[in-house]
Amino acid sequence: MNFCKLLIEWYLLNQRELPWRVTKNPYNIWISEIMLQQTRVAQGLPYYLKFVEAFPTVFDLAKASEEKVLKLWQGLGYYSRARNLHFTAKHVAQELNGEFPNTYKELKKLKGVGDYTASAIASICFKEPVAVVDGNVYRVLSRVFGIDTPINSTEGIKEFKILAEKLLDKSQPDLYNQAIMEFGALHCKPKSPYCITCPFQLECQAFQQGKINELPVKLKKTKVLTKYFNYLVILKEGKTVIQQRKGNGIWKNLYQFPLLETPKEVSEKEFEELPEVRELLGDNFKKINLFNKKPIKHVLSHRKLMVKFWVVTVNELPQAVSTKTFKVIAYPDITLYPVPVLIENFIENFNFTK
DNA sequence: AATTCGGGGAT
DNA sequence: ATCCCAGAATT
Repeated sequence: MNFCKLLIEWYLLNQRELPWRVTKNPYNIWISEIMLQQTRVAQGLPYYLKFVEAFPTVFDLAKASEEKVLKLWQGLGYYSRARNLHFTAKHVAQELNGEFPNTYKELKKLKGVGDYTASAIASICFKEPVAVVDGNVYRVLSRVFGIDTPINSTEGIKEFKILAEKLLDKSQPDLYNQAIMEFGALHCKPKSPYCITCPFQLECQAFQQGKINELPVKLKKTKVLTKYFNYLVILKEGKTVIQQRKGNGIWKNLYQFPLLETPKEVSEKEFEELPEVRELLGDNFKKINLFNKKPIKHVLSHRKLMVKFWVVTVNELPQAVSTKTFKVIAYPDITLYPVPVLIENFIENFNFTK
């Protein structure tokens, strides 16, 4: 069968109209590819539009502050993508005279650009015959060719890459790569794929063997760890304190209220007695008000956070404790800082007055 | 080779 | 609840 001919035929009839499909500018393609890593088109689309409006060229992105970049990225998740995006923009602007590399090999050297993204940019922008292998490609190929090698195993990654390279239409890799991904996203979906109208129905191994729901095979992921977060919302005359998350871990370089992590959930009585709370507030307050009686459950891919917000009015705002330093800000100015969705949700629910 | 990075939509 | 999304970097 002529796999890529059918695929491209399908694509030309069924593709979505998307803003990054009307350009071959590597800057735009790069932005879109980074944003769409592990992210649905519907979720990434508004961010792409905001970004290219705020930063029309790589030079605009390069001269922005990381805080502004993270603020525009807020809510999209996997924030290392935004930090790497900013780093690479500065590199391209300053070291490469604003011009993106035009080969897979050189593109892959850019921070945040891996095998998939380098292949996508090289093929779409420069028609280099390199095959993309994303979640869609794994699904389509595993089903059509009946491959049950786990897609996240070392052998699977190698096997699917080789097959993808073999199938690639080397005269129009840009069309082919986008076609197979779009086909996976719209037609050969994870659940309830449209096998009835599928152009590959006759030769699809999964369909012929009734294994549509068994493919692709993926090794089990690690279980989620539960953590208990206590945020102190410290107020004085319309001001509060926030801190920037440092080191490696979730939400690096984003802002939050002073955080106390505890081994388990703490009650209102226990909280005031915690040494860390005493260190932070001293005898500087009358009463700590628990904002949410039930902990807010905030679920990440590999972590479950049980979160309580504690609101307290003080006589003096703490500037620092031991290793942590705080930033004193007017409370309404908190909207200027990049924060995790968890904090953003609190800000929207917390009716700040006086 | 396994783990760590977010958030949301579909089922 | 569970799975997965135009994956990459780190351990």
